[in-house]
Amino acid sequence: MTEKQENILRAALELFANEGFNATSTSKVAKHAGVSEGLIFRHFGNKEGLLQAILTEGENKLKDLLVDIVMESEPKEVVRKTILMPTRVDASDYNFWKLQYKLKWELEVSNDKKMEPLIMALTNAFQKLEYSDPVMEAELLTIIVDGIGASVLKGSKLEIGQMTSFLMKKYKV
Amino acid sequence: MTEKQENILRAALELFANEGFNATSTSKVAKHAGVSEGLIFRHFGNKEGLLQAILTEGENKLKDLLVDIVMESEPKEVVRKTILMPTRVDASDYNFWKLQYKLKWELEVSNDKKMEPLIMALTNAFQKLEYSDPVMEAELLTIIVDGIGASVLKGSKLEIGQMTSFLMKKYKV
DNA sequence: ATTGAGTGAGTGAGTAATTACATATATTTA
DNA sequence: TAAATATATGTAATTACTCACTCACTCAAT
Repeated sequence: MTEKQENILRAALELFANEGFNATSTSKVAKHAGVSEGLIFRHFGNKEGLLQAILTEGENKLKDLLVDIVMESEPKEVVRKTILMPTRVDASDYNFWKLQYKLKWELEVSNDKKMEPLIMALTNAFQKLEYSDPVMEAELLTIIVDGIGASVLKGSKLEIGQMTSFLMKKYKV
Repeated sequence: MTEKQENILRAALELFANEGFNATSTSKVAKHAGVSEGLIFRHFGNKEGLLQAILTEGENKLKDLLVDIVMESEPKEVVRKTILMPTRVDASDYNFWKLQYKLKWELEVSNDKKMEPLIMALTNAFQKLEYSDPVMEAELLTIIVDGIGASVLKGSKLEIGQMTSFLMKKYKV
């Protein structure tokens, strides 16, 4: 991966995440990356291929967050770590996560399947903690965490630290 | 409002909601509405004006949902009605709501301000119900309801009826 | 006669993508 | 080692096409 390729990916990520995929032209990406437009197509085939390269590169970021939770055996810790997920997102990865949320609505590309292990782990944890409806509890908590993540990325006034500690108290973890 | 104007608005709403604002061309809207492209600009000035016309027309739909909750004096009813909000969305309004969610990410147009009366009402209700942190409780419930709404519109496998009755049991309302 | 709704070909500015061409870096050959 | 060849990396100009928007025009109802 040459330096120019990295420049292209970095520029594309920033523009796609902040202006949107459709609203960002390849010429804009090229200018932003300090590179000729043709180079984008040489390396990534087409605009869609450029997006895919960004997505697969960032896929591990999601996996890294999830594996730590799914591998946890202590049920209370599973819940606690899930609640804390939004706080563990590195600021340098903001653009990647923003892009994920944007694409869910712009191209109807979701990663529900990648979240399934988390839901399974949560269901299991709530069962061990003897909640009466573990399946719904797991579903609910993922909705909450997803919503908090969205708030953070949209720069909402919601104080994330306050909300997470409030949740940990509520779930007694 | 002539029939052709209504046709334009209806076509634009459907296309903007399902394909996205940027991804929908004005010529596509015109074709879909059975109207010349020029007519769109005569009536709505520009593409942005067309979007605004749709948004202001639909603004009352949100107001109608909220006023019923905010005017409620019984605290348990406030919580109950909030939880039931996603189920009360008429199927004929799906496109409008989908557009709302899409625009939040595509154009960073949010209606946080319009939700504030709901948050106030919820805070007040949780206070009367003697929850220890009514502000956070209100914030949390709006996040949950927002997330459930999003799931419904995205056609997720989440069973909305199950989730709402689960929540009503959880909140004892 | 005037007005306002409605038309559709036309406009320049972009759009994604391709092209022909240039340079740098290996790899092979003499 | 040095020259010759091949391959990867890059560019600028150009392609065919789409975009939001305009404009001169028609037509029906006052």
